Amino acid sequence: MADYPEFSVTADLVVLTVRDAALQVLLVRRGVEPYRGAWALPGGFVHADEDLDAAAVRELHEETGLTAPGGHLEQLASYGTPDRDPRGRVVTVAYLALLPDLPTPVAGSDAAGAAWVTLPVAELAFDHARILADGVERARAKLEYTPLATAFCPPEFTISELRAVYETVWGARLDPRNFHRKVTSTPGFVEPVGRSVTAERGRPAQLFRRGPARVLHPPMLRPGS
Amino acid sequence: MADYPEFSVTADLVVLTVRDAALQVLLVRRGVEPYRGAWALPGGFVHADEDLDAAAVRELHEETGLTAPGGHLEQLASYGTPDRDPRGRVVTVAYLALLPDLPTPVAGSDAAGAAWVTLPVAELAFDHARILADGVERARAKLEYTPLATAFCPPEFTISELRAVYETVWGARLDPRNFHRKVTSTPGFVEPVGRSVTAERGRPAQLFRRGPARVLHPPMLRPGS
DNA sequence: CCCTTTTTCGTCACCATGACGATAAGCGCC
DNA sequence: GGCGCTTATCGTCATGGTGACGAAAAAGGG
Repeated sequence: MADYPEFSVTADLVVLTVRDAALQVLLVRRGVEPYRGAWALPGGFVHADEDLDAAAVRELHEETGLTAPGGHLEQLASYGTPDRDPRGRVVTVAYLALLPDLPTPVAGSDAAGAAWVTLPVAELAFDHARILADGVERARAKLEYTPLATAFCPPEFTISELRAVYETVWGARLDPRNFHRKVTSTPGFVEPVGRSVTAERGRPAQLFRRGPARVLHPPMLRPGS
Repeated sequence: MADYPEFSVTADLVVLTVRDAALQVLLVRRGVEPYRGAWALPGGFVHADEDLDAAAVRELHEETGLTAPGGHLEQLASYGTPDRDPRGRVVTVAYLALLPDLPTPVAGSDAAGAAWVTLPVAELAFDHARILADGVERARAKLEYTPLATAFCPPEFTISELRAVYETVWGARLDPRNFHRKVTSTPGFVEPVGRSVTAERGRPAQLFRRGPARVLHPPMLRPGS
């Protein structure tokens, strides 16, 4: 019947963050063939005695220097078209990471030149454009029915910061008053910290931290649907 | 740095159907070690020059003898814990298939004894219990915001049959009147065929076919949430 | 013809939501 | 200090989706 071919398995990462009112993705410049010099998703081969999730966490740490405290990491999908890598048969298990806008530079990184790139991205190596598109769509969808937008925020944040995340990821404007009511009335979404901070302008805003909810009831639906 | 170990890659299937008012999964009895004689998900190794999706379609055809017309097939997740298969390093790309209750027997199948088993299932080989649980949860969630319940139905069906699918997969009773209003008022969910059929008892019911919608607006939410 | 069953249509109260007004509370400036 | 600007936060109101339930329609069986 079938032959049992040998595969290489990589764990690649779609690392998203919100910086400067823009959705950005962490990319690396490839230093070796194929696609030398092109942008690519960070990632690498899964080690011999390593779990897939562990490989993703390791790659994330190697590329960003962080263990993503407060961030989010989940499996996205797997890609294994026979000719997707000219070096041979490679199956990539893609992961989606959502991180807050960290003041930490990408320096100390393993890759030769990692950088945050604002979406949309022009061209990527391999089938990474497709993987990136799938990751972005997953993130957009998950903001609707999970509190995952808080993964883009620091441990303590204001409702306005949270709204800016939604507006950036969805590319749509949300009414500040209705958004405030919705977030504070959804059980377990956010919890008040008790303190307030004053931004550059306007009335001081109350600080919140992430709540215990894992899903939003009812969901936060995208406008125009 | 890293070594580049060799992996075997399999495509395993969580094939679900609704039969006899029960949610059932297609399982095979393993004829070889390891886990000889135990129930397992159908599946097999991905061929040398074969896409992952193509391998899933091929395995589905080999096990059920069908190309799943009107059914649904999507990638579920990948599993690659180092010790999940005692024969070596195996990564499984799991797929979820939703099929109507076909009068076709599983005969002519590749596996030694494939059968429909009513959930919940006692014990499975490898980590297939985990994969099955993930597949069932995915199916339950997708019924909420997609018209995928029609994948469990024949090409033409009544609202009651569709409701029976929801009730079986969710394990909850739904009000027939509200369900009827919801389904027929959601744009693109179902389309009237124009004919009616009379069941064993009661007033004849109108026949419907699947509509063009790919998502449900608004979603059909599970009770008790 | 009456009873049972299932389908299908209506009614009503309630809740979440979108659109928007109004107030509160900071800052900079004259 | 007073004024204007900006942002945060609270309220109001109409609308639409939903759960609970009544009621009529349309079959079959005694």
